[in-house]
Order: sequence, then C-alpha cells, then structure tokens
Amino acid sequence: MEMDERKAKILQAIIRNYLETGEPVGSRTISKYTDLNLSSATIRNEMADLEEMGYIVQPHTSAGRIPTDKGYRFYVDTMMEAKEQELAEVKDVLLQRQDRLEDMLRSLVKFLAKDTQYATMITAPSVQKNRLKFVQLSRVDEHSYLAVIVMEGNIIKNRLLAVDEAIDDETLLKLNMLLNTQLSGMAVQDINLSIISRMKTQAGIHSDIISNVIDAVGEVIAEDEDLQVYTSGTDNIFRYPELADQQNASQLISAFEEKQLLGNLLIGESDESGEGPGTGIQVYIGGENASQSMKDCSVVTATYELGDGLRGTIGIVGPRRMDYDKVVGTLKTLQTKLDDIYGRKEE
Amino acid sequence: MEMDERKAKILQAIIRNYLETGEPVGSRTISKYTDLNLSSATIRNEMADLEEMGYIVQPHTSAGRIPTDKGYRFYVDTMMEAKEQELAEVKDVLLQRQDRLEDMLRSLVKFLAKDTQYATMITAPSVQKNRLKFVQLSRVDEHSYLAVIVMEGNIIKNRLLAVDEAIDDETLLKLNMLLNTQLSGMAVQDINLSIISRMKTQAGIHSDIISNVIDAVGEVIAEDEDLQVYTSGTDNIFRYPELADQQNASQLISAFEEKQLLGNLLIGESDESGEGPGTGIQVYIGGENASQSMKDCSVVTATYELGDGLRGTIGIVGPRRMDYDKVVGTLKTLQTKLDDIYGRKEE
DNA sequence: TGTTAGCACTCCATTTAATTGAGTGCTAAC
DNA sequence: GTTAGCACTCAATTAAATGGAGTGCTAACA
Repeated sequence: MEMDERKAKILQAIIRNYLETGEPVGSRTISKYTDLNLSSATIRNEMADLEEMGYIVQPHTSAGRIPTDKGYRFYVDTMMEAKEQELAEVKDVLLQRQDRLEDMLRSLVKFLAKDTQYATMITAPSVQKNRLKFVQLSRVDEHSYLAVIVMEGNIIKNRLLAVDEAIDDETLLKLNMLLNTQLSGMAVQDINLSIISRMKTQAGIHSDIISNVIDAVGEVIAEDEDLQVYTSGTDNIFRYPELADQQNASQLISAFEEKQLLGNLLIGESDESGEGPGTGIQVYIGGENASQSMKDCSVVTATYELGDGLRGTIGIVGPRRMDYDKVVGTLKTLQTKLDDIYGRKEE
Repeated sequence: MEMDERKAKILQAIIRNYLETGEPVGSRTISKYTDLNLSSATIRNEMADLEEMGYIVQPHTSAGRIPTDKGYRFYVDTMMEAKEQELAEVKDVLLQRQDRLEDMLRSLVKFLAKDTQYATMITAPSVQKNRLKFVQLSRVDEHSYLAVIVMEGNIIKNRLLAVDEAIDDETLLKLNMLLNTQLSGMAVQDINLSIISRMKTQAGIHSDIISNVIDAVGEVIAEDEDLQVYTSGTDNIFRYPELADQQNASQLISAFEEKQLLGNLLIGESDESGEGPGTGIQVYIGGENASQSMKDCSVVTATYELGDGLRGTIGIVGPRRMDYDKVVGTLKTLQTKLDDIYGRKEE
C-alpha cells in the first residue's frame, strides 16, 4: 500500500485537528472538516489503511485516531508550512549590549517561552575560535591583582589573583606589555609550554604571576566549555494535559533542573548544509528524542550565531502535538533577525 | 482553656507523627506512640480540647487530626530542636573563589536542595556599602574600551564602551589616574554632579569618555539592585503528595519561574536582633506566607553574610509538614560555617 | 470498482450504589 | 479524672450500570 494524495490529505486533516484539540479524531469529523466530500464510511476505510501503514493509531478499539511519531514525521517533513512570525519585540531583546550577554540570553529564552507557550532553553554561545584579544593585569589592592581576559567576540572574563610579592607600577606596565605582545591574537590551543617558558624567562623574578595569569586563562577557557544552559517557561508544560500528570511533569521538571544533561540534548548533530535562516533547525518527535524523559515531547532545536563565530543552540520543548508550523516559523524568523543584526557586520 | 504540659506533649506527638507520615493522626496511635500511658479515650478528650483551641483540625468528621498553622507555629516556637547538621561537603562549595560568586551560589543552592530534599532559592548578596574600590579603562581595540569596575567585596563588573576618538597610551594612563584618585573608596551615592563636572573639567577634551565611564558605574549599580535569584530542586515538590497535584505544582513551578517575585518573598523583614548563627532565621508557615501561591508551603529563610557587608538571603520551600528541625538546623550550621570562613577575616 | 448507508459491536468514561474501616463523640462505669 | 464500650460518620475503595462516540463489516448502489 502506498501513500496517495487523498490519504495524505486525510492524514493532514487528522493531524491538524489533533494538534488543535488533543482529542482522538473520528471519521465523521474528517468527513465534515475536509473539502473532500467523502462519507465517514469512506474515510474509515482510508483511516484503516493509514493505520496499517503506521501513521495513526487508535488509543482503543472504539476511539478515533491519533498520529504516531511516524505520522508527525511525515507531516513535518512534507506538509508543514513554517510561517514567518511577527516577532517585533524581540528586536529590543536582541539589541541589548553585547557585554551583557547573559541578560540577553535570559531575556530571549523568556521571550520565546512567553511567545510560544512552550518550555524553552538556550545554550550560551561557545566560542569557536577561542582567540585571545586582550589580557590585562591590574592592581586592586596590595595583595590582589585582577586579570581581565577578553576573547574574540568580546567575551570578558575576570579572575582575582592573590599575590604576595609587591609589584611596582612600572613593572606592572611591563608585564602587561609582555602579556599582550605574546598572547594577543593567539588561539588558546596554541599556547604551549615553549611560549609559556619564554614568557616566564622574560618576566624574570615575576614569573610566578605570569604563571598565575596563564593559569587563569586556562581556567577561563575550561569554564566556558561546560556550557551554561538557560531555561524558561517550564511551567508551560502544565498547559498540556498529556504532559501535566504527575509522573510526566515530575520527570520533565527534573530534566529541566539538570541543565548539564539538557545541554547534551541541544548539541546533537546538526545539519551543516548551507547557510542562512532555516539552517540547523531540527525537529525531534516523541521517541526520536535521545532522552527517555522527553519521550512524550517534541523538541525543536535551532542553532544561532552572534557573529565572530559565537554559536549556540535554542531548544523548544512541547507536547508531541506541538504547533510545529509556528515554532519552526518563529525560530526561522529569529535566525533572520539575528542575521540582520550580526551577519551583516561580519562582511 | 489553656495549654498544660500534657496537652503540649500530645500536640507534639501529633505533629511529630504527622511530619513523618503525612496522614491524619488518630487517638489510638498517640496512645501507643507516647509514654503517657493514657487510653485512646483520654487522648480523644484532650484532642477535642486541642481542636477547640485551634491547634489541630480534622479533615473530616471521622478522620484523625492534623496540625493547623497555629499548631505548627506553637511547635516551631516552643518545641523545635534545631539540631546541628553534618554538612561536610558544603565547605568545599563555600571555599570556591570569590570571583566566581555566581558559581558558588549555584552550587550552594543545589547542594541545599539535594541535602534537604526541598526546593531552595538564594539571592545574590547585595552590597550594603556600595563603595568603589577600583576603576580602570583599557583599550581592547581601536574603537572599544573596557571599563572594569571593582566594588568593595570584590564584586567585579565590566562594561564595553564604544569610543570614536583616539586615545593615546599616555592619555589613557592619565585618565585612569584621574578616575582612581577621584572615585576610589567613594560610596556610590556620594558621586554627585559637582564631582562629575570637576572630573570632566580635568579630563579636558576627553570629558566624553569620562561621562561614559561614570554612566557605566551607574548602570552597574542599578544592575546590581534588581537582585538575582538562583533556585534549585523545584522538582522536589513532587515528593510531597500534598503539593504534587496539578493545581499546586503548576502554581509553585510558576512561582519559581518568576525569580523577581520570588526575591520579594526573601527580602521580607528579618529580625535584626543580635549576631551569630541563628540570627535572621525566619519560619513562615502556610498562610503566613506573603504569597498566595505558597499557602500550602512553609518557607524557612536565613540571611547570610560573606563579609564586607555582602549580605543575601537563602530560602527553603517545602510542604507545611516540613522537617523544621532539620531545615533550621541546616541553615544554622551553614551560617556557622560561613562565619568561620568570612566572619573571622573581618576583625 | 469505489462509495456509502446501516447496524451490530466494542470499550472508555461517567454515574450510581454498596462496602469497608478508621476514627470519632458520648455515655456509663470505675 | 480515666477508661471501656458502642453507635455513628464519612472518605475511600470496589462493583455494577449506563451512555455514547466511534469502529468494522456487510450489502446495496453508481
């Protein structure tokens, strides 16, 4: 048996209807809902076929049909119309200062949760190139010095160092010169022992503090690697009865508590084909999710880029009967806007 | 009617038992559970009295008794034994570097959630004195300069400034000198217009950038004022059936999503009497909570201090039948450990 | 050969009734 | 003041009855 146009139309009608209502869809409903002008009996025959083919199932003998993962998959792959979304307000969110990236991400993920009414998550962008732009050591008080580290993409990090030895202003200036001539523009993975030992030699009696700074750089990078995940709208799962029962809700909320594990969900393989909006948008339906706790959910992920190779992932989690058209549309639109803001700059 | 010793013992037995089981407690149970050697009939009489006095109620005519808010209040005020808790691991958490305060708070709140099995929250400490310690402007690249602002308590903030005019190294040095001589040690609220205009005069043609830096300082302070709240263990509410039903769970999870509102819960009035561990620990039982969404919960709050006037609040949220002894004990112990680490330093 | 009306059948969901049992209040005796 | 005894109450559980949405199948029709 194979999928003909009429079957596809019926399947689409079933799915559309189920997305709206969340109730199993009967043959009579479809008979009226579509413009196919077929009696419920005919629809019943077709539905029996669609069930045999695995696109829909009955929760029990005398109920209507609901889509299977395979059904949704077919819908998403061939019938979905990702409409561009109005996201006027988001522009304000995105235009927040670059040096308040965290706030921006928090606002963004909150905005998306409110807009879509699903649970949302976003990973902080991780630097692809990891190039050092600027390093500076400053005296804060007698025994504490502040190392400021700026990376490509204007990621700024601070580390406070406890230092016993006194360093006079002139030496400090020299050390800073040394740090910047050696490290500026350098890719982090290229900082090897020979460079370090050369710097230490040049620093003379202050080689200790140079080690400290370099250690700090190492730490900062490491820190950046266990990626931060921001979430919002986890309470939205209570909007969908199929997720709101105790078992499910508990599992999902727990999953959202474990940011680290969540992150792993987001950094799955992404299609690297092409450029521009729509790239890297992925839909995981029900059982397709890597995580067991998400087996009754669908997850839509999208990569985003803030320029300078700063790349992260957004995830939107809802019930299987998520409004895929809207969610994918929203993410596409968001990507477009980000492109407008950051993409252009790069050229 | 008044509370005599025997009534108190019975009330205590009822509460202890209810805390454990979560089931209404009957007279027979108490008759056996206590060493009072009284028959269930006598207990029944006493229970009737306790009910009349408002310490306990029956969920329905033929059920055992459960404590009222007033009953818990009596227990907490007069019978609780806040035992010191073993919190060996927490020391590692607390000893994290000061310049990674956020990480420390996240770890701490997570630790407490795991230890107590309740939902936890913590506000980032807000600076009481708000004194500037150090300000520095550095060139990152041609058009962007970095303002580093360090406040008393080693709170470090960064702001990236876009600057059109070129500033040579020497000028930069001078500007930094100017910034620090004028601003170091200064309380933020004392930076007034006359100081600003004096600085601008001294900066000459570079007065613009000085304004920028001062604006940045203002922003940084403002930013610090809308306090960050970290939460953990919200999934723990599902451990307690009385909180886990859809209505309640949904409300609570929503409340925990709204960090800002949560914060208000935490910064209610605190008893300012005395010093040392146990100070500023507050218990809010059921309806005593300011927030409607917490009406079926009890909240225990404690202030904490990291030295240098850095003060914040911890909150632990559980069911009414929370293990008050343990929670209060845990918070006291935590305060002691913080005192050990930070308190000593100050003298 | 595809479509449709008709009908018996299935099974979940909801309502109603019956049963159980923990726990009480009250009385009367100690 | 304490306690045994007993009738009573009421939530919770189990069982039975009812209703209805929706199906599959058959037979007739275009």
